[in-house]
Amino acid sequence: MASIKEVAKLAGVSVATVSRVLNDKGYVGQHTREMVEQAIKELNYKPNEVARSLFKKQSSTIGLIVPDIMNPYFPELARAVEDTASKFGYNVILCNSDEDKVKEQAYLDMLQQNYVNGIIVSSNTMTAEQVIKLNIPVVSIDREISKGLPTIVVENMKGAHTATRYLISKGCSRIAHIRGPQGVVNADERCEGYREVVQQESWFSESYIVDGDYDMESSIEATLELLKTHPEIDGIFAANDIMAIGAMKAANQLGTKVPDELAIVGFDGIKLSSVTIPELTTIVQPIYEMGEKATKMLVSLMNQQEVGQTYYKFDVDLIERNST
Amino acid sequence: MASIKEVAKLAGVSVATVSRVLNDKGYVGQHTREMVEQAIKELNYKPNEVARSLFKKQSSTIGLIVPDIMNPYFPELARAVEDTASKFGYNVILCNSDEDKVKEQAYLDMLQQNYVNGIIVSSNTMTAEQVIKLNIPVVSIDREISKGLPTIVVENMKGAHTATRYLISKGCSRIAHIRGPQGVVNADERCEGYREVVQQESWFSESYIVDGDYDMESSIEATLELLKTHPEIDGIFAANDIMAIGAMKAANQLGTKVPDELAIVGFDGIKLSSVTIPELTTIVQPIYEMGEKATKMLVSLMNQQEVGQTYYKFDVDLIERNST
DNA sequence: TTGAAAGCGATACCAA
DNA sequence: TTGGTATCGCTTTCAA
Repeated sequence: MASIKEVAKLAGVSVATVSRVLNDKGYVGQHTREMVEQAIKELNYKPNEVARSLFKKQSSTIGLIVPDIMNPYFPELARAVEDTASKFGYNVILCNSDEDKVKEQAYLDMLQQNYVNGIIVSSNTMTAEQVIKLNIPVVSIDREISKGLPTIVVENMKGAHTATRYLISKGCSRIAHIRGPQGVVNADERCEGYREVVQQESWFSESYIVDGDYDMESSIEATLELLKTHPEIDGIFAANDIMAIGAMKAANQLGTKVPDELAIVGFDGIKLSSVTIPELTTIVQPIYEMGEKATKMLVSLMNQQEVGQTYYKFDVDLIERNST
Repeated sequence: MASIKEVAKLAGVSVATVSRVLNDKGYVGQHTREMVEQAIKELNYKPNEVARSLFKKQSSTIGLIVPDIMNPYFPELARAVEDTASKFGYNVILCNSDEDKVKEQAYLDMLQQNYVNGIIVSSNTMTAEQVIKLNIPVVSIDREISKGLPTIVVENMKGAHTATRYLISKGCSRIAHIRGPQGVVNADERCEGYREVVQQESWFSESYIVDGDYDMESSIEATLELLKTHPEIDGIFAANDIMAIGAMKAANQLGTKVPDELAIVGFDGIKLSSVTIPELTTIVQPIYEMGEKATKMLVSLMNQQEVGQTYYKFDVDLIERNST
């Protein structure tokens, strides 16, 4: 790879001048500029980003920390982030944290050492202190780290209300909830939303809420158990789509017909939800849009531009399909 | 962030000495070492990776170029690559090429300018020339760029044989194939494998092979059309899982029972395939393992170590589930 | 066993 | 309008 020096030599000018035409900054004579551009073309010169980064203390790279890219929620998010970052001239370093505090901190250190300009993170375990110490713009997505930090989330409560009320409107009279992990904010909120709707129903009991782990296995088990102890259940609101699919599988195992005998609603609106048979009714999050917004916000933050709002709560929509 | 200079000053030594203890290279007195380590701890010093990269002309980063991380095949691959890279101390920059030659070249340039140590790429459009010009180790995965370049692929033909023969063994007597895009090597191979098995069957006709685009939409349409013109079909081998699921949906639309009236086999073994109802019988690729192998191979290549084999053709397995 | 200094490849200030 | 040069933070030779 040719360096700026070689370009300068070939063009018969100083490196300072080459740098000026490169960055279109400062005065450069018309003729000189042409000479330089010619040399650049001739050598197929591309500026060395590492050297640039060292000087600028910025690497035109952002970090994306997700629990696990294999979790179907995140590929769409990652795609949105990468698309948007790319549009603004940034690269993205992908990090899978497994929600592990040690790994997370290691990734943060690594990103900092690599002069990333900013970080987008989805994590339950990260603390405000960790983030602030970095001294790098960070946008939190899907899960809120701390009030005051830039955050993109969705209307979890409202979505849960919608889902639950919808099941009622569909004629369900015994509605259970498979919740996400205790302590995970969005799981707690979705559960709370469900609870608010069914609380004063005469039939409601705490045993209508069962624990899942946001994955299919846990949900299948939970549903099997649930339907055994409460055969009267005719509606399930699962806290995410994977668990809703798990519930469908469990129902299928038991020979319970979906949606005729049991209606199921999920949450997230991942691509997967439209792939099942029957297709899943779900509360969709605008995942791509959220990733896009997070990245745009991060870019503004990185450029020290005025960023009006730093907290966005995106609306969610009920998509009615065949599981209800 | 503290720099090596500050550490040197605090420890009362030169930066050269600090560098020596950092890299555990060259002579350092026991006492001196302790002083330096103390200073490092005190300042919570972390070496600046960008400066290191500039000097070394290596950035301990690898690039991963995939068509689209939202395509369900790639999250697992990406996870494998990131896990393995991380284990060896490398970061991964994620690139979505959309199989677009212009984007691909732009990413290659970017990666080169960022001094990545190596690249893992899945692409149909990339040429050997592009790769060689980079002068950076590149491993191609899932799709072969050119003989001679490090490559990880699977037994596409064999998998197609297995799938087709299996359908026959299940009693299917009219087996169709929904193929992937023309010109894409693995699609061509899978189609060829199918053809070899059914070619001399008296019932076989070219119209049993229909074009799909490796996505669900195209497959639904293709299957609808197929089943209309050939209602006698009782088995379908789809060239990937997404299309197999599309076929299931089409069958469902037409009221055709899977697997009773129509058996369906997919290819790839993505996580999705075990989520459908009925679960999909498919030819599984060891995706994670392939990503791991690709990364390990790349690491060896980057370290200029002896790499015996640079071409791996992974075996595939039939997983029998409920769609057949 | 240690330190001084020359790079790595850019940018940007200050002079000319 | 241009060039010389210090600088970013590190590694590595060469001398001491």
